Amino acid sequence: MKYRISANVIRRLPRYIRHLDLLSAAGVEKVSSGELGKQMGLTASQIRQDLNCFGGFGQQGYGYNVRQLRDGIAAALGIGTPLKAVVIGAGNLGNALITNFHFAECGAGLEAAFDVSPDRVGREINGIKVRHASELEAYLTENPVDVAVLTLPQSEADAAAELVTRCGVKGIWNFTGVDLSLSGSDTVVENVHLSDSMLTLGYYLRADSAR
Amino acid sequence: MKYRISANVIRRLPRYIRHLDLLSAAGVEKVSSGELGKQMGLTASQIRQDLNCFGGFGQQGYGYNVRQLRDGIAAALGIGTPLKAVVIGAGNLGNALITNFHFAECGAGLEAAFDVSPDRVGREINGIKVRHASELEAYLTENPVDVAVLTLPQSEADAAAELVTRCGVKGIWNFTGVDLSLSGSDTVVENVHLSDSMLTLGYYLRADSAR
DNA sequence: TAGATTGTTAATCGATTAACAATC
DNA sequence: TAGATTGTTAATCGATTAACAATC
Repeated sequence: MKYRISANVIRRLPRYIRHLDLLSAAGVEKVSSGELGKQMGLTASQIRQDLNCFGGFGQQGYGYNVRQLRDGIAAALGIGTPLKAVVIGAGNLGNALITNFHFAECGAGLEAAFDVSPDRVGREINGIKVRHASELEAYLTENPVDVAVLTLPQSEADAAAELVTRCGVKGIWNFTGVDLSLSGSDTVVENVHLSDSMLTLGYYLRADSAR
Repeated sequence: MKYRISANVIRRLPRYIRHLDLLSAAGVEKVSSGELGKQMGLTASQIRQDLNCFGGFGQQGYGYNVRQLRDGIAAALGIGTPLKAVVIGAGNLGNALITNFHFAECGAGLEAAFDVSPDRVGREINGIKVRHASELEAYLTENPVDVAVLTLPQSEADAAAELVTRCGVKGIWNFTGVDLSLSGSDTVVENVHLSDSMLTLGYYLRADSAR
Protein backbone atom coordinates (compact mmCIF):
# COMPACT_ATOMS: atom_id res chain seq x y z
CA MET A 1 0.00 0.00 0.00
CA LYS A 2 2.43 2.63 -1.17
CA TYR A 3 -0.12 5.30 -2.09
CA ARG A 4 -3.74 5.98 -1.29
CA ILE A 5 -6.15 3.68 -3.11
CA SER A 6 -9.32 5.38 -4.25
CA ALA A 7 -12.61 4.67 -2.54
CA ASN A 8 -14.11 3.68 -5.87
CA VAL A 9 -11.63 0.85 -6.17
CA ILE A 10 -12.21 -0.35 -2.61
CA ARG A 11 -15.96 -0.41 -3.08
CA ARG A 12 -15.60 -2.55 -6.17
CA LEU A 13 -13.57 -5.21 -4.38
CA PRO A 14 -16.47 -6.94 -2.64
CA ARG A 15 -18.21 -7.23 -5.97
CA TYR A 16 -15.19 -8.89 -7.51
CA ILE A 17 -15.16 -11.39 -4.67
CA ARG A 18 -18.82 -12.13 -5.12
CA HIS A 19 -18.45 -12.69 -8.83
CA LEU A 20 -15.31 -14.80 -8.48
CA ASP A 21 -17.11 -16.98 -5.93
CA LEU A 22 -19.81 -17.55 -8.51
CA LEU A 23 -17.23 -18.55 -11.10
CA SER A 24 -15.50 -20.81 -8.60
CA ALA A 25 -18.77 -22.51 -7.76
CA ALA A 26 -19.32 -23.05 -11.48
CA GLY A 27 -15.94 -24.76 -11.71
CA VAL A 28 -14.23 -21.99 -13.66
CA GLU A 29 -10.52 -21.94 -12.91
CA LYS A 30 -9.16 -19.06 -14.94
CA VAL A 31 -10.51 -15.83 -16.28
CA SER A 32 -9.10 -12.95 -18.31
CA SER A 33 -9.75 -9.29 -17.58
CA GLY A 34 -11.64 -9.15 -20.86
CA GLU A 35 -14.03 -11.94 -19.98
CA LEU A 36 -14.50 -10.78 -16.42
CA GLY A 37 -15.26 -7.31 -17.70
CA LYS A 38 -17.89 -8.58 -20.06
CA GLN A 39 -19.54 -10.59 -17.30
CA MET A 40 -19.48 -7.77 -14.77
CA GLY A 41 -20.13 -4.84 -17.05
CA LEU A 42 -16.72 -3.23 -16.54
CA THR A 43 -13.91 -2.50 -18.97
CA ALA A 44 -10.91 -4.82 -19.03
CA SER A 45 -8.73 -1.78 -18.43
CA GLN A 46 -10.51 -0.87 -15.27
CA ILE A 47 -10.24 -4.37 -13.92
CA ARG A 48 -6.51 -4.52 -14.56
CA GLN A 49 -6.04 -1.10 -12.99
CA ASP A 50 -8.08 -2.09 -9.96
CA LEU A 51 -6.26 -5.34 -9.39
CA ASN A 52 -2.85 -3.81 -9.86
CA CYS A 53 -3.43 -1.59 -6.88
CA PHE A 54 -2.77 -4.71 -4.84
CA GLY A 55 -0.13 -6.56 -6.81
CA GLY A 56 0.37 -8.84 -9.74
CA PHE A 57 -2.40 -11.36 -9.38
CA GLY A 58 -2.34 -12.26 -13.05
CA GLN A 59 -0.05 -13.97 -15.48
CA GLN A 60 0.64 -12.55 -18.90
CA GLY A 61 -0.76 -14.58 -21.75
CA TYR A 62 -2.92 -16.59 -19.35
CA GLY A 63 -5.14 -14.37 -17.25
CA TYR A 64 -6.10 -14.71 -13.61
CA ASN A 65 -6.51 -17.84 -11.56
CA VAL A 66 -9.99 -17.48 -10.11
CA ARG A 67 -9.28 -18.97 -6.71
CA GLN A 68 -6.00 -17.16 -6.29
CA LEU A 69 -7.44 -13.81 -7.33
CA ARG A 70 -10.35 -14.27 -4.98
CA ASP A 71 -8.02 -14.98 -2.08
CA GLY A 72 -5.80 -12.06 -3.01
CA ILE A 73 -8.68 -9.62 -2.92
CA ALA A 74 -9.97 -11.16 0.31
CA ALA A 75 -6.53 -10.62 1.81
CA ALA A 76 -6.47 -7.01 0.63
CA LEU A 77 -9.78 -6.48 2.42
CA GLY A 78 -8.39 -8.13 5.53
CA ILE A 79 -10.86 -11.01 5.72
CA GLY A 80 -9.00 -13.66 7.67
CA THR A 81 -8.09 -11.50 10.65
CA PRO A 82 -11.59 -10.98 12.03
CA LEU A 83 -12.62 -7.79 13.77
CA LYS A 84 -14.55 -7.98 17.01
CA ALA A 85 -18.00 -6.46 16.79
CA VAL A 86 -20.94 -5.67 19.04
CA VAL A 87 -24.48 -4.76 18.10
CA ILE A 88 -25.99 -1.84 19.97
CA GLY A 89 -29.76 -1.90 19.78
CA ALA A 90 -31.37 -5.32 19.52
CA GLY A 91 -34.71 -4.23 18.10
CA ASN A 92 -36.09 -5.34 14.80
CA LEU A 93 -33.12 -4.38 12.71
CA GLY A 94 -30.46 -5.40 15.21
CA ASN A 95 -32.25 -8.70 15.52
CA ALA A 96 -32.29 -9.19 11.79
CA LEU A 97 -28.56 -8.56 11.58
CA ILE A 98 -27.73 -10.83 14.50
CA THR A 99 -29.83 -13.56 12.99
CA ASN A 100 -29.06 -13.30 9.30
CA PHE A 101 -25.92 -11.36 8.65
CA HIS A 102 -22.82 -13.44 8.03
CA PHE A 103 -20.30 -11.52 10.07
CA ALA A 104 -17.66 -14.20 9.70
CA GLU A 105 -17.72 -14.04 5.91
CA CYS A 106 -17.08 -10.33 6.14
CA GLY A 107 -14.07 -10.61 8.38
CA ALA A 108 -15.88 -9.89 11.62
CA GLY A 109 -16.96 -11.80 14.71
CA LEU A 110 -20.04 -10.77 16.63
CA GLU A 111 -19.36 -10.92 20.35
CA ALA A 112 -22.30 -9.35 22.12
CA ALA A 113 -25.43 -7.26 21.80
CA PHE A 114 -26.84 -4.50 23.98
CA ASP A 115 -30.28 -3.06 24.51
CA VAL A 116 -32.33 -1.29 27.16
CA SER A 117 -35.66 -3.06 26.81
CA PRO A 118 -36.40 -5.62 29.56
CA ASP A 119 -38.08 -7.76 26.89
CA ARG A 120 -34.76 -8.21 25.14
CA VAL A 121 -32.08 -8.01 27.80
CA GLY A 122 -31.09 -11.47 28.96
CA ARG A 123 -32.35 -13.17 25.83
CA GLU A 124 -30.04 -14.99 23.52
CA ILE A 125 -30.34 -14.42 19.77
CA ASN A 126 -28.54 -16.79 17.47
CA GLY A 127 -26.09 -17.59 20.24
CA ILE A 128 -25.46 -13.95 21.10
CA LYS A 129 -26.36 -12.78 24.58
CA VAL A 130 -28.25 -9.49 24.84
CA ARG A 131 -26.85 -7.42 27.72
CA HIS A 132 -28.18 -4.28 29.29
CA ALA A 133 -26.87 -1.09 27.74
CA SER A 134 -25.72 0.08 31.16
CA GLU A 135 -23.03 -2.62 30.99
CA LEU A 136 -21.72 -1.40 27.66
CA GLU A 137 -18.94 0.84 28.92
CA ALA A 138 -17.61 -1.76 31.36
CA TYR A 139 -17.81 -4.42 28.68
CA LEU A 140 -15.85 -2.42 26.13
CA THR A 141 -13.22 -1.64 28.72
CA GLU A 142 -12.71 -5.30 29.55
CA ASN A 143 -13.17 -6.63 26.02
CA PRO A 144 -11.59 -4.45 23.37
CA VAL A 145 -13.97 -4.22 20.44
CA ASP A 146 -13.18 -3.01 16.92
CA VAL A 147 -16.60 -2.31 15.46
CA ALA A 148 -19.88 -1.10 16.93
CA VAL A 149 -23.02 -1.75 14.92
CA LEU A 150 -25.47 1.03 15.70
CA THR A 151 -29.07 -0.11 15.31
CA LEU A 152 -30.71 2.04 17.91
CA PRO A 153 -33.11 5.00 17.72
CA GLN A 154 -31.87 8.21 16.14
CA SER A 155 -32.17 10.07 19.42
CA GLU A 156 -29.51 7.80 20.96
CA ALA A 157 -27.15 7.71 18.00
CA ASP A 158 -24.73 10.49 18.84
CA ALA A 159 -24.39 9.55 22.48
CA ALA A 160 -23.72 5.92 21.62
CA ALA A 161 -21.15 6.88 19.00
CA GLU A 162 -19.39 9.11 21.49
CA LEU A 163 -19.35 6.41 24.15
CA VAL A 164 -18.01 3.60 22.00
CA THR A 165 -15.38 5.84 20.46
CA ARG A 166 -14.23 6.86 23.90
CA CYS A 167 -13.95 3.18 24.80
CA GLY A 168 -11.62 2.33 21.95
CA VAL A 169 -13.97 1.30 19.18
CA LYS A 170 -12.37 2.19 15.86
CA GLY A 171 -15.20 1.63 13.42
CA ILE A 172 -18.91 2.30 13.42
CA TRP A 173 -21.40 0.57 11.17
CA ASN A 174 -24.13 3.14 11.33
CA PHE A 175 -27.72 2.12 10.61
CA THR A 176 -29.34 4.96 12.50
CA GLY A 177 -29.90 7.26 9.56
CA VAL A 178 -28.20 10.08 11.44
CA ASP A 179 -24.97 11.65 10.23
CA LEU A 180 -22.80 11.15 13.28
CA SER A 181 -20.81 14.11 14.49
CA LEU A 182 -17.51 12.60 15.55
CA SER A 183 -15.43 15.64 14.85
CA GLY A 184 -11.75 15.21 15.37
CA SER A 185 -11.74 11.47 15.99
CA ASP A 186 -10.20 9.08 13.51
CA THR A 187 -13.07 6.64 13.86
CA VAL A 188 -14.14 5.08 10.59
CA VAL A 189 -17.86 5.43 9.98
CA GLU A 190 -19.69 3.39 7.38
CA ASN A 191 -23.20 4.69 6.91
CA VAL A 192 -26.06 2.50 5.82
CA HIS A 193 -28.66 5.15 5.20
CA LEU A 194 -31.61 3.17 3.96
CA SER A 195 -33.66 6.28 3.29
CA ASP A 196 -30.95 7.62 1.02
CA SER A 197 -30.99 4.37 -0.87
CA MET A 198 -34.77 4.39 -1.31
CA LEU A 199 -34.77 8.05 -2.32
CA THR A 200 -32.13 7.38 -4.96
CA LEU A 201 -34.11 4.46 -6.30
CA GLY A 202 -37.16 6.68 -6.50
CA TYR A 203 -35.28 9.34 -8.39
CA TYR A 204 -34.03 6.97 -11.08
CA LEU A 205 -37.36 5.24 -11.31
CA ARG A 206 -39.16 8.48 -12.05
CA ALA A 207 -36.39 9.72 -14.33
CA ASP A 208 -36.72 6.48 -16.27
CA SER A 209 -40.48 6.70 -16.58
CA ALA A 210 -40.21 10.30 -17.76
CA ARG A 211 -38.25 9.22 -20.81
CA MET B 1 -33.74 17.94 -16.65
CA LYS B 2 -32.07 18.98 -19.87
CA TYR B 3 -28.97 16.82 -19.51
CA ARG B 4 -28.03 13.80 -17.49
CA ILE B 5 -27.30 14.58 -13.84
CA SER B 6 -24.42 12.62 -12.38
CA ALA B 7 -25.07 9.86 -9.88
CA ASN B 8 -22.75 11.56 -7.41
CA VAL B 9 -25.03 14.57 -7.32
CA ILE B 10 -28.17 12.46 -6.91
CA ARG B 11 -26.67 10.52 -4.03
CA ARG B 12 -25.81 13.74 -2.23
CA LEU B 13 -29.38 15.06 -2.38
CA PRO B 14 -30.76 12.96 0.49
CA ARG B 15 -27.94 14.20 2.67
CA TYR B 16 -28.80 17.80 1.88
CA ILE B 17 -32.38 17.15 2.85
CA ARG B 18 -31.33 15.56 6.10
CA HIS B 19 -29.08 18.44 7.00
CA LEU B 20 -31.60 21.08 6.01
CA ASP B 21 -34.21 19.37 8.18
CA LEU B 22 -31.80 19.67 11.07
CA LEU B 23 -31.34 23.38 10.40
CA SER B 24 -35.07 23.86 10.08
CA ALA B 25 -35.66 22.12 13.38
CA ALA B 26 -33.11 24.46 14.94
CA GLY B 27 -35.03 27.44 13.63
CA VAL B 28 -32.48 28.45 11.01
CA GLU B 29 -34.18 30.19 8.10
CA LYS B 30 -31.41 30.98 5.67
CA VAL B 31 -28.03 29.53 4.88
CA SER B 32 -25.26 30.37 2.42
CA SER B 33 -23.39 27.79 0.36
CA GLY B 34 -20.29 28.69 2.36
CA GLU B 35 -21.85 27.97 5.71
CA LEU B 36 -23.63 24.86 4.54
CA GLY B 37 -20.35 23.59 3.13
CA LYS B 38 -18.54 24.14 6.40
CA GLN B 39 -21.25 22.29 8.28
CA MET B 40 -21.43 19.37 5.88
CA GLY B 41 -17.79 19.09 4.91
CA LEU B 42 -18.28 20.08 1.28
CA THR B 43 -16.96 23.02 -0.70
CA ALA B 44 -19.26 25.95 -1.36
CA SER B 45 -18.57 25.46 -5.06
CA GLN B 46 -19.78 21.91 -5.05
CA ILE B 47 -22.95 22.84 -3.26
CA ARG B 48 -23.75 25.58 -5.75
CA GLN B 49 -22.99 23.26 -8.66
CA ASP B 50 -25.16 20.53 -7.18
CA LEU B 51 -28.11 22.77 -6.52
CA ASN B 52 -27.94 24.43 -9.89
CA CYS B 53 -28.59 21.11 -11.57
CA PHE B 54 -32.17 21.65 -10.47
CA GLY B 55 -32.67 25.37 -10.76
CA GLY B 56 -32.06 28.61 -9.00
CA PHE B 57 -32.98 27.90 -5.43
CA GLY B 58 -30.84 30.72 -4.12
CA GLN B 59 -30.82 34.45 -4.15
CA GLN B 60 -27.70 36.44 -4.83
CA GLY B 61 -26.41 38.35 -1.89
CA TYR B 62 -28.68 36.44 0.49
CA GLY B 63 -28.16 32.73 0.21
CA TYR B 64 -30.72 29.95 0.35
CA ASN B 65 -33.98 29.84 2.23
CA VAL B 66 -33.71 26.62 4.21
CA ARG B 67 -37.32 25.56 3.92
CA GLN B 68 -37.57 26.43 0.26
CA LEU B 69 -34.35 24.67 -0.64
CA ARG B 70 -35.43 21.59 1.29
CA ASP B 71 -38.70 21.46 -0.58
CA GLY B 72 -36.97 22.04 -3.91
CA ILE B 73 -34.65 19.09 -3.40
CA ALA B 74 -37.51 16.95 -2.17
CA ALA B 75 -39.40 17.81 -5.34
CA ALA B 76 -36.38 16.93 -7.48
CA LEU B 77 -36.32 13.53 -5.80
CA GLY B 78 -40.01 13.10 -6.42
CA ILE B 79 -41.10 12.85 -2.81
CA GLY B 80 -44.72 13.94 -2.90
CA THR B 81 -45.89 11.56 -5.58
CA PRO B 82 -45.50 8.30 -3.66
CA LEU B 83 -44.51 5.07 -5.37
CA LYS B 84 -46.38 1.92 -4.54
CA ALA B 85 -44.20 -0.74 -2.95
CA VAL B 86 -44.44 -4.34 -1.80
CA VAL B 87 -42.07 -6.30 0.41
CA ILE B 88 -41.20 -9.78 -0.79
CA GLY B 89 -39.91 -11.92 2.04
CA ALA B 90 -41.26 -11.13 5.49
CA GLY B 91 -38.50 -12.76 7.53
CA ASN B 92 -36.32 -10.92 9.99
CA LEU B 93 -35.15 -8.22 7.63
CA GLY B 94 -38.45 -7.77 5.81
CA ASN B 95 -40.09 -7.50 9.17
CA ALA B 96 -37.66 -4.88 10.35
CA LEU B 97 -38.30 -2.79 7.25
CA ILE B 98 -42.08 -3.11 7.47
CA THR B 99 -41.96 -2.15 11.13
CA ASN B 100 -39.33 0.59 11.20
CA PHE B 101 -38.70 2.01 7.78
CA HIS B 102 -40.48 5.23 7.00
CA PHE B 103 -41.62 4.55 3.47
CA ALA B 104 -43.81 7.63 3.37
CA GLU B 105 -40.92 9.97 4.13
CA CYS B 106 -39.05 8.50 1.20
CA GLY B 107 -41.82 8.99 -1.30
CA ALA B 108 -43.17 5.46 -1.14
CA GLY B 109 -46.23 3.71 0.19
CA LEU B 110 -46.04 0.13 1.36
CA GLU B 111 -49.07 -1.81 0.14
CA ALA B 112 -48.49 -5.46 0.91
CA ALA B 113 -46.00 -8.12 1.91
CA PHE B 114 -45.46 -11.65 0.68
CA ASP B 115 -43.90 -14.76 2.15
CA VAL B 116 -44.12 -18.54 1.92
CA SER B 117 -43.88 -19.49 5.58
CA PRO B 118 -47.20 -20.52 7.18
CA ASP B 119 -46.00 -18.82 10.38
CA ARG B 120 -46.04 -15.50 8.63
CA VAL B 121 -48.72 -15.67 5.96
CA GLY B 122 -52.00 -14.23 7.23
CA ARG B 123 -50.32 -12.14 9.93
CA GLU B 124 -50.45 -8.41 9.91
CA ILE B 125 -47.28 -6.43 10.58
CA ASN B 126 -47.60 -2.75 11.30
CA GLY B 127 -50.88 -2.70 9.42
CA ILE B 128 -49.52 -4.57 6.40
CA LYS B 129 -51.06 -7.91 5.55
CA VAL B 130 -48.68 -10.74 4.74
CA ARG B 131 -49.97 -12.73 1.76
CA HIS B 132 -48.78 -16.00 0.36
CA ALA B 133 -46.14 -15.70 -2.32
CA SER B 134 -48.29 -17.73 -4.65
CA GLU B 135 -50.65 -14.76 -4.84
CA LEU B 136 -47.89 -12.38 -5.87
CA GLU B 137 -48.35 -12.56 -9.61
CA ALA B 138 -52.12 -12.13 -9.43
CA TYR B 139 -51.72 -9.28 -6.97
CA LEU B 140 -49.28 -7.37 -9.15
CA THR B 141 -51.53 -7.82 -12.15
CA GLU B 142 -54.50 -6.34 -10.33
CA ASN B 143 -52.59 -3.72 -8.35
CA PRO B 144 -49.84 -2.08 -10.35
CA VAL B 145 -46.80 -1.71 -8.12
CA ASP B 146 -43.74 0.48 -8.73
CA VAL B 147 -41.16 -0.97 -6.38
CA ALA B 148 -40.46 -4.46 -5.07
CA VAL B 149 -38.40 -4.76 -1.92
CA LEU B 150 -36.51 -8.04 -2.09
CA THR B 151 -35.78 -9.42 1.36
CA LEU B 152 -35.85 -13.11 0.60
CA PRO B 153 -33.16 -15.80 0.48
CA GLN B 154 -30.45 -15.52 -2.16
CA SER B 155 -31.64 -18.68 -3.85
CA GLU B 156 -34.97 -17.03 -4.67
CA ALA B 157 -33.61 -13.64 -5.68
CA ASP B 158 -33.30 -14.03 -9.44
CA ALA B 159 -36.67 -15.75 -9.87
CA ALA B 160 -38.44 -13.10 -7.83
CA ALA B 161 -36.76 -10.29 -9.75
CA GLU B 162 -37.79 -11.87 -13.02
CA LEU B 163 -41.38 -12.31 -11.89
CA VAL B 164 -41.93 -8.81 -10.58
CA THR B 165 -40.28 -7.26 -13.61
CA ARG B 166 -42.54 -9.27 -15.87
CA CYS B 167 -45.52 -7.97 -13.88
CA GLY B 168 -44.68 -4.33 -14.42
CA VAL B 169 -42.53 -3.47 -11.43
CA LYS B 170 -40.08 -0.76 -12.47
CA GLY B 171 -37.74 -0.64 -9.51
CA ILE B 172 -36.16 -3.19 -7.22
CA TRP B 173 -34.76 -2.42 -3.80
CA ASN B 174 -32.46 -5.37 -3.49
CA PHE B 175 -31.40 -6.61 -0.04
CA THR B 176 -30.56 -10.15 -1.13
CA GLY B 177 -26.84 -9.65 -1.56
CA VAL B 178 -27.05 -11.15 -5.03
CA ASP B 179 -26.24 -9.13 -8.14
CA LEU B 180 -29.47 -9.56 -10.07
CA SER B 181 -29.20 -10.52 -13.69
CA LEU B 182 -31.94 -8.50 -15.35
CA SER B 183 -30.24 -8.22 -18.71
CA GLY B 184 -32.04 -6.12 -21.23
CA SER B 185 -34.75 -4.79 -18.96
CA ASP B 186 -34.88 -1.13 -18.00
CA THR B 187 -35.71 -1.96 -14.39
CA VAL B 188 -33.91 0.24 -11.90
CA VAL B 189 -32.09 -1.78 -9.26
CA GLU B 190 -30.85 -0.26 -6.04
CA ASN B 191 -28.60 -2.69 -4.22
CA VAL B 192 -28.20 -2.69 -0.46
CA HIS B 193 -25.33 -5.11 -0.16
CA LEU B 194 -24.67 -5.14 3.55
CA SER B 195 -21.65 -7.40 3.18
CA ASP B 196 -20.04 -4.91 0.83
CA SER B 197 -20.62 -2.21 3.37
CA MET B 198 -19.09 -4.21 6.21
CA LEU B 199 -16.13 -5.24 4.07
CA THR B 200 -15.46 -1.65 3.15
CA LEU B 201 -15.61 -0.61 6.78
CA GLY B 202 -13.14 -3.37 7.61
CA TYR B 203 -10.75 -2.22 4.92
CA TYR B 204 -10.61 1.36 6.13
CA LEU B 205 -10.44 0.32 9.73
CA ARG B 206 -7.36 -1.81 9.13
CA ALA B 207 -5.82 0.76 6.79
CA ASP B 208 -6.26 3.32 9.54
CA SER B 209 -4.71 1.15 12.22
CA ALA B 210 -1.74 0.40 9.96
CA ARG B 211 -0.78 4.04 9.88
C1' DT C 1 -24.87 52.39 -3.16
C1' DA C 2 -21.77 48.78 -1.04
C1' DG C 3 -21.50 44.10 0.53
C1' DA C 4 -22.67 39.58 0.05
C1' DT C 5 -23.50 35.69 -2.33
C1' DT C 6 -25.29 33.47 -6.12
C1' DG C 7 -25.14 31.25 -10.93
C1' DT C 8 -21.93 30.04 -14.28
C1' DT C 9 -17.73 29.75 -16.85
C1' DA C 10 -12.80 28.30 -16.66
C1' DA C 11 -9.04 25.59 -14.46
C1' DT C 12 -7.63 21.65 -12.01
C1' DC C 13 -7.69 17.33 -10.45
C1' DG C 14 -8.70 12.45 -10.44
C1' DA C 15 -10.74 8.39 -12.46
C1' DT C 16 -11.62 5.75 -16.43
C1' DT C 17 -10.32 4.17 -20.87
C1' DA C 18 -7.06 3.23 -24.53
C1' DA C 19 -2.66 1.77 -26.14
C1' DC C 20 1.30 -0.92 -26.10
C1' DA C 21 5.60 -2.96 -24.65
C1' DA C 22 6.76 -6.85 -21.58
C1' DT C 23 6.28 -11.67 -20.95
C1' DC C 24 4.19 -16.00 -20.08
C1' DT D 1 8.02 -19.39 -31.75
C1' DA D 2 3.33 -17.21 -32.07
C1' DG D 3 -0.71 -15.90 -29.56
C1' DA D 4 -2.69 -14.18 -25.67
C1' DT D 5 -3.01 -11.31 -22.03
C1' DT D 6 -0.99 -8.90 -18.46
C1' DG D 7 1.13 -4.64 -16.12
C1' DT D 8 1.80 0.05 -16.97
C1' DT D 9 2.14 4.37 -19.31
C1' DA D 10 -0.46 7.88 -22.02
C1' DA D 11 -4.90 9.98 -23.49
C1' DT D 12 -9.52 11.07 -22.49
C1' DC D 13 -13.24 12.03 -19.97
C1' DG D 14 -15.87 13.67 -16.06
C1' DA D 15 -16.16 15.67 -11.50
C1' DT D 16 -14.57 18.95 -8.31
C1' DT D 17 -12.69 23.35 -7.30
C1' DA D 18 -11.63 28.11 -8.28
C1' DA D 19 -12.75 32.46 -10.19
C1' DC D 20 -15.63 36.10 -11.33
C1' DA D 21 -19.31 38.69 -13.46
C1' DA D 22 -24.26 39.22 -12.47
C1' DT D 23 -27.46 40.77 -9.15
C1' DC D 24 -30.04 40.94 -4.97
